[in-house]
Amino acid sequence: MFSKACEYGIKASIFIALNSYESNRVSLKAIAKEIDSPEAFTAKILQDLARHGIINSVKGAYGGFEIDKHAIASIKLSQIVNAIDGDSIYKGCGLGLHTCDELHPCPVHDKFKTVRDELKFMLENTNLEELALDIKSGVSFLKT
Amino acid sequence: MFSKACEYGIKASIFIALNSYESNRVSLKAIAKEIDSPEAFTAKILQDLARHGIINSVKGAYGGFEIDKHAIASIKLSQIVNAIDGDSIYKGCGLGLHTCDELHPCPVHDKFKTVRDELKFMLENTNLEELALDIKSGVSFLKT
DNA sequence: TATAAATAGGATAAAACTATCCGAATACAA
DNA sequence: TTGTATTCGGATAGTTTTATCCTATTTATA
Ligand code: FES
Ligand code: FES
Repeated sequence: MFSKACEYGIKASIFIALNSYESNRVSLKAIAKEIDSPEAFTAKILQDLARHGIINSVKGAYGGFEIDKHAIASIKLSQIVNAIDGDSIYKGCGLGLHTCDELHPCPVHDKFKTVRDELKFMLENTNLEELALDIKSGVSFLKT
Repeated sequence: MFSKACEYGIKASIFIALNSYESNRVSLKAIAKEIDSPEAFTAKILQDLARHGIINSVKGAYGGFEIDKHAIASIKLSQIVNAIDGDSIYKGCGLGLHTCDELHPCPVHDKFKTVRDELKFMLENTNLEELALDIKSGVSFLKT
């Protein structure tokens, strides 16, 4: 469904958010360990998220990644997915037609659109805060 | 969402079904042209579908691909997706955890599962016949 | 200022997916 | 029986995604 890069990006964002509540900046190494991802690859994804303004990166000693505490609740899953995988999952045709067009629909258009719209709604209405809180309370997990 | 191979597989199956109602066997060349796909790659996918018993292939002159007329209505989209892409889209964790487990859920489990289950339901309750009929009546299209 | 701890970013490699090529096998028809 | 149309299947090539490596740059602290 999502690319590996996107999966790592979502998990990393949650972990960073969690720590940002405590004003703890987290290092690449700590992130990769916590979400069980390859370090260098994760670095690229974090750079991407930083360029998109979703997370902040701080270079140098005592540097790392963080998210503005007050922004966490307003960051939607859709922003992360969009930054990494683009918008084809929302807008693209399920059967690969050049565009998804109501006036020139593919055979699964009506049925597929329903699912796709629900996914879109879910991503646009889920924020980092609620996901981070579930990790904190031990209700959900980032690895294994 | 689906792989290119899967998209081609679905479109090819619909086109074969459509022709099988008229007892017309269709060649690889005709299929690739109709669904706008690369011929040799499409051949591999058709072989795969044939091995899974979803379509029948007939070698030699006047050969080609066909589907038993009476089976068309009972072939579900899920069978095609499963044959080509496997079942990870139904069963896999949205964030790539080793398994999707209610007892050890990832942060998006509850929300993702709803969408995934709806996709599953859609694929399991859509058959080749209805899709072929929409093409026949000009309501939907296989390319462009 | 020197050192150490970090991220940034370019180059490269490995793996997966998509696509192509070509000879072998098969089956129909003249 | 021979020729032709067709799928089958192995080998190969191209592209994208995933992953790694190494050097440059930045920043806090001693
Ligand atoms: S045209 Fe295919 S999903 Fe809309
Ligand atoms: S554990 Fe991730 S979707 Fe169920």
